[in-house]
Amino acid sequence: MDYIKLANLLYPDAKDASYWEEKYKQRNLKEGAEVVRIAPSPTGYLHIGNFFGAMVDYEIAKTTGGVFYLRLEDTDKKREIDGADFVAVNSLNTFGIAPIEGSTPSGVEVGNYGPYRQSNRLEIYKSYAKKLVSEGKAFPCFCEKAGDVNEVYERREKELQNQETISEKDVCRNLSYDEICQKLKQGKKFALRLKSNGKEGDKVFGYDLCRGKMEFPANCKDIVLMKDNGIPPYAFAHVVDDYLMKTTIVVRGSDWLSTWPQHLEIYNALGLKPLNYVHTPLICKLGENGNKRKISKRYDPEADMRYYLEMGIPTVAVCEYVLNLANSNFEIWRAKNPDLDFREFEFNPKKIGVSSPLFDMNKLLDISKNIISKMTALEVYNNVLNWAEQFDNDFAIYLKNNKEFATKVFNIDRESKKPRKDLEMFSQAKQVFSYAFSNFLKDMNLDDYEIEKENFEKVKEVLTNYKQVVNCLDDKETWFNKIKEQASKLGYAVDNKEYKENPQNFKGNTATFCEFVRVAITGRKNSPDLYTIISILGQEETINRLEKLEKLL
RNA sequence: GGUCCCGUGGUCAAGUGGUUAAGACACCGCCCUUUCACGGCGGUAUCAUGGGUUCGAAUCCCGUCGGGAUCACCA
Repeated sequence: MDYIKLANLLYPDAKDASYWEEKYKQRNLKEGAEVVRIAPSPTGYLHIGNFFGAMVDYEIAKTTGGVFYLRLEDTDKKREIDGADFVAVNSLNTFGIAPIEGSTPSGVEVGNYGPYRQSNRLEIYKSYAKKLVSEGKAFPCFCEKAGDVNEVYERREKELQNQETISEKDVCRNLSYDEICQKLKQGKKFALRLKSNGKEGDKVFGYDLCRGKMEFPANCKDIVLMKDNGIPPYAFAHVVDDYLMKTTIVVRGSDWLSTWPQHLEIYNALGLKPLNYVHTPLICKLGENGNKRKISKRYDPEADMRYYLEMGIPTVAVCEYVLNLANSNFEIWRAKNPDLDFREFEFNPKKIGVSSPLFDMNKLLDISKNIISKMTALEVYNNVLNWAEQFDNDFAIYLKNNKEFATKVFNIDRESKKPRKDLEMFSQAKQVFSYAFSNFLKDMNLDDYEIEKENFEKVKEVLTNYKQVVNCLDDKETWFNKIKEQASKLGYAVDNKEYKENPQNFKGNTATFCEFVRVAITGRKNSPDLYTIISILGQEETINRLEKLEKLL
């Protein structure tokens, strides 16, 4: 068989591969600088697993002084979602770890190694496909392709039941030149397949930065390099792209581990040295059967990065959580450096774990509430407003019209060394500060107050007395003295030790007295400093709230 | 079923032949406290399992079990 003749038949107008080699020069980077990429598909959202990879990319590029670029892998026309091209890059942008090269939100591409969208690189793939054909390493296949995904699953199920091996050489690999000509003349479309050299028992090695040298059985399948629509699947496209874009480390999820031998054979066929890879652990959740499983968009809202925005979790918190998953010594560093930006952490790709972690919302929210507790009241205001503008318009309008008041509320117990940590996410603001942001006097019914029935009488007595002396203009000491005075008068212990020794002698202690007042003012037993709340509410509102509950009882 | 990966407390994990097996989150208890918090202190581990190597194993070797990923002209 004259392979060059075949190559010209199949790809008459393809440029020679050397054209591209010439065009894309080596990057001018200092020694040790790594070139990494994120390669999302336009599926309409950014998956947390991809985000994890992007974080690793970002950190590697940062710590080595390298390049982090984005390449859009839009070769699957069936899965593509309209307008989704920039979802991933936009997400990375809002989370603060955007790539510096490749596709950008504006649609303009930055960098000298483009196009950065695979559908615009078909000419390039064609060159390398032609090269492989001309060397007898690839052949056209005219077989009918499988149908949709479900059909593939069904077929696979059957094969597994019958314990068939799936690694047969393709029937078209021995077609003669004339046979190929004939089929082309009939107008038949062809897919290009790799003529696999793999034999049963062959071994192949890959180098993973975290896992070290790994051994696999060599690929034996004549995998597809070009689909019959002229577009390459991932396996071929990424090898060509990463080579021409001068990538040095491929970061991807460990769900790619088992197809690695295929990729290694493609490198080999192309005469290229395989790149270093990092296979990141898969973020998991507990399924209904109690087993771990890969987190997925279909069942888990947390898989979609937009979820965290909707919840109003600070983007930095999400970054820190994911970073901690990638390098678990991050939180030790964080404890030592509470005020540094997470980007100053020294990341080590070798420390990326190999076992798949369970997603832990508790942990994320802990990080989140600590971050929020360190913000100024104005920062909290701006963040809550920003959240509300997207997800709660009424609340946004309210916040805009009451900026001064809202900021004061957010400032309660904030400017101390030990600020409260009530807010885990901005979406909780309305509920956490309900005593300030709801129409309290109108909305509250007796059932809404946190009081036990047996205390009704005592509460009423406290309110009746306290409303006569409360003055929201008092300084804190005077205010508290009045509390103690009233408490003492009504039979509440002012001295806590005394109360503990003989609780039966008192109706309660100052704390109990305060609790009753607090419930009237806020509806809850749990709220920040009462004095501050009363000062913010003002005299009239304070009295009204005391009287309202008094009347209800 | 084949292949590959993984197995330290509820979760994330440090730990690579000798440790009282770190730390964080969650949970529980106590202390501080005008409530709520914040903070402080404390609590819970036969390191999946069986065998082997060794004076000594979470750590090395083998088996078993368990879990995961993957097996498309999807990425």
